[in-house]
Amino acid sequence: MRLLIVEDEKRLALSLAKGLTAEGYAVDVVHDGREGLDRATTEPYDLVILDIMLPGLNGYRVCAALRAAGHDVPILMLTAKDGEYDEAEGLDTGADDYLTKPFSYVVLVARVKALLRRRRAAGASPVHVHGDLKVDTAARRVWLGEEEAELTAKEFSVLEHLVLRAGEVVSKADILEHVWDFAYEGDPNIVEVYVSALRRKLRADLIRTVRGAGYRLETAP
Amino acid sequence: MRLLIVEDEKRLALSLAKGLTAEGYAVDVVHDGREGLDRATTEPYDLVILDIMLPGLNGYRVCAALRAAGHDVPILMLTAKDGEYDEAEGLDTGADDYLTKPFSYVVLVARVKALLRRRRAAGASPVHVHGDLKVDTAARRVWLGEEEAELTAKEFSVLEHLVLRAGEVVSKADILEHVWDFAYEGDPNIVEVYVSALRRKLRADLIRTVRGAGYRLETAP
DNA sequence: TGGGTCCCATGCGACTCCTGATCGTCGAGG
DNA sequence: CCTCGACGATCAGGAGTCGCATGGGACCCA
Repeated sequence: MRLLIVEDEKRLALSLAKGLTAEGYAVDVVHDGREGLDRATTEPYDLVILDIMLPGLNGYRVCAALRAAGHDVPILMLTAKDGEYDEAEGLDTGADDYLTKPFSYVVLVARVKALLRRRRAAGASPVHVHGDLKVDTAARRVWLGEEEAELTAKEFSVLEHLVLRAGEVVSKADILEHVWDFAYEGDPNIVEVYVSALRRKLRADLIRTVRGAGYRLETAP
Repeated sequence: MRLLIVEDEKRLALSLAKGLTAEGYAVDVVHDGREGLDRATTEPYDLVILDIMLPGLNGYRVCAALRAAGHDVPILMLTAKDGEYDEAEGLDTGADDYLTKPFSYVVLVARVKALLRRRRAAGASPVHVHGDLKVDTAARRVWLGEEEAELTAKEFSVLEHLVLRAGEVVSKADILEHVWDFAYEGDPNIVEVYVSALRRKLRADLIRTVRGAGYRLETAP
């Protein structure tokens, strides 16, 4: 599951990102409305957390623009203080839920989970397909063609992270940050070890090495 | 199935909790409106029983706030005496049903079941079939092939949660969260114990362990 | 008081994960 | 075109974690 946080308060944004990453989500953060809109329209997010008070373009506008462009990604609005949020306007522009600051972290996580759950109940499938590779993130199962591959938890997490960014180059540092603990201080070699295992269990040419930069999951066959 | 009771009369709240627990629900109780709202927004309840006369925040307000935040959990209102309840207002704020005190316990249980059933009717049937496993969540009965299995309340609740998300990996934390009540702070080993019991009473390969992630109820092959 | 459910504790067994070392490969610059 | 250095791939083994089974105690209801 991939989340986008659009929030200009950097401390808050960072702490949310940290926590949600620990929950197992792939999290991107941007700090202004314009960039938020760009990212949300170009990348496949499962949920957007959107502050209302933003430089560039405010949250309502971002939300409305997204809906106008036909994106139905769930949107969770954040409001700076009680009363600022105009509920009618929020619902009009197409937000799915909102939270009033200050809120506790557990509340946020609960809302995020609830929205994703609601989405899933509506029939959205968490299955990613690239060529003959099929990854079901909810079932934690992987197929290569007809055959199912048996992956360990870590192997699956690494693959999931690559799949969520299929076609992009993902650095080892990025993989370490998302799959391992934030404060992990180990050898980046560990990533190589897992990529190696994935190539062995799946197919060698599925994950391309980009020397000096990282890895890229091949999309087109 | 997890229920929240928001009721300041402690004797009543306690007796309802006791009865509903015996029915196999995981029940949490809070005594004022503010905390009720907090809980209902942060924990994944399947139904909320909400008194109108409450300290802190009255029932209408709690209900309206829940709906405004996008939560569609079924809500059963309790009114202190005939005439106090303004049906129009109750329905406006988004309650699904109401009961006028005094009411009998069996009536309450019937309404609770009806609401949960209605919820299901909107989507899935109360009977789930996966291979030769048949689970009737309304009657709380389980068959394996022709033979009915005798499960305890907790065993059934665990199975029910797995069945509702058949094919997906469900973490132990998630099972704990949904099957046990808020006050429970036990270790995840208890989930292992119940899964073990289910495998023994049903069939070992029905619930698959996904090491490091959780359990998955196997769907059709 | 007795049967049953529920929860906890312990020990064992199996698997996963990481470390460190060695080997292989790429590419820049001479 | 060759050499060298840096980066990446692979392998094996031990430590640690995770999951399972089992037995016993607390509690509840008949």
